[in-house]
Amino acid sequence: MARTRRPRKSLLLGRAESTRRGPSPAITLGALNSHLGYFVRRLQIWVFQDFIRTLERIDLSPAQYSVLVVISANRGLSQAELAATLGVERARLVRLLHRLEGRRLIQRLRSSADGRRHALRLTPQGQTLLARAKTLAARHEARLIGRLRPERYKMLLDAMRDF
Amino acid sequence: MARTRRPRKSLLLGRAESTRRGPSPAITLGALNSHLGYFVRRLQIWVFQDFIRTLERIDLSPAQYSVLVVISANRGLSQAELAATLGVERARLVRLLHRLEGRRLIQRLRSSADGRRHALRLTPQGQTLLARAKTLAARHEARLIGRLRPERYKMLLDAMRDF
DNA sequence: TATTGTTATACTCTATAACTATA
DNA sequence: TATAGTTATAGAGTATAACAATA
Repeated sequence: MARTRRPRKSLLLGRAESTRRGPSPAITLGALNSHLGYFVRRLQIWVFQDFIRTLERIDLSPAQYSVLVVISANRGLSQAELAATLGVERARLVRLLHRLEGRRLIQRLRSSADGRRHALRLTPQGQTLLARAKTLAARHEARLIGRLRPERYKMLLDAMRDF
Repeated sequence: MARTRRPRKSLLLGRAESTRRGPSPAITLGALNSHLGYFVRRLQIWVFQDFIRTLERIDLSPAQYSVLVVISANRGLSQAELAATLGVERARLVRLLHRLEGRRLIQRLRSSADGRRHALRLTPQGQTLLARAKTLAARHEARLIGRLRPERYKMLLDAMRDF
C-alpha cells in the first residue's frame, strides 16, 4: 500500500533567488518582484512542501487532510456541501472519498430524509488517524512559526484571516 | 487560435465561508482555521484568479507571463537557467517555450560558445506583448491594493518579500 | 425541473526516467 | 562523465458535460 506521493517542488510564478547556487550569472526575477502574487505563491509552495512531508508518513495528502477535518467538524454533511466548503468539484470528491472509504477512514450513509444525499462521517479509524494527523499538523505549524518568526507569523495570519 | 483557458476555481485546503449562500446548516472549517497554509492558499487562489482573468484577453497564462518577464530581464539565458529560476522542470519548459516560439514571442538561438545551450530572447512581437501584459498586470496589482486595503497590501508584501 | 452522486473526457501541472548531442 | 535540451509516461488536479436516481 502506502502510495508513493512526492512533494511538489515548483512554483508557477518563480522561485527564491537564494536557490541558485554559487555566484553564477545572477539571474534576476525582473518585474516579478513587484507582484504580491509571486510572493504569496512562493510562500504557499514553501508551506505546502513542509505540510506534504509532514503528512507523508501517515499517507495523507493535504486535500485528504482537509476532507477529514471538515467531515469531523460537520458530521453527516453531504458530498455537495463538502465540495462547496472545500471548493473542489463534486466530481473530484467522488474518487477522493472512494479512496478514504476504501481505507475505512470515512463512511457514506444514505440519508433517510433525502435519498439522493450521502451523509458523511468518520469511522473510529478515521478519527484515530485524524487525531494523529492533527498532532503532526501542530508540529508543522510550530515549525512555520519558528521559521517565519513569531511576530511575522502572527501578522500574516491576522492579516489574511481577517481579509 | 486563442486557446480556451479557464480560471482555476478550487482551493486545495478550503474556501472562504462567505461563499456559502443563505443561512443553511452553516458548515464550519474546523481545524483548518488554525493553519496559516490554509489562508495563504486561499489568498493565492484569489489573487491568481484575478491574474488569470487579467491576462486572458491576450491569451497568456501566469506561467507564460513569468517566462516572458524573466527572459526579458535576462536576455540570452539558457533553458536550464530559466527552469531553475522559475522552479519548473526543464522538461516542462520545453513545451511551454515551444508554444511561445510558435507564436513568435521568443527565439531560441544555439549558443556558439556551448553547442548544448539555447540562448533565449524575446522577439520584437514578444517585447510588444510583454509591454501590454505589464500594463494589464499593473492594473491587476492596483486592484489587489484596493481590495486588500493599501496598508494590508504593503504589510503583506513587505513581510513576504523580506522572508 | 432541479439536485445528488456518478462517470467520462480533455487539458494542465508535476515528477521521473531515459535518450541525443554536445562538452 | 556530465550537462542541455528533449521525449515519454504516470499521477494529480481542474473544468465540463452528461447520466441515473431522487426530489
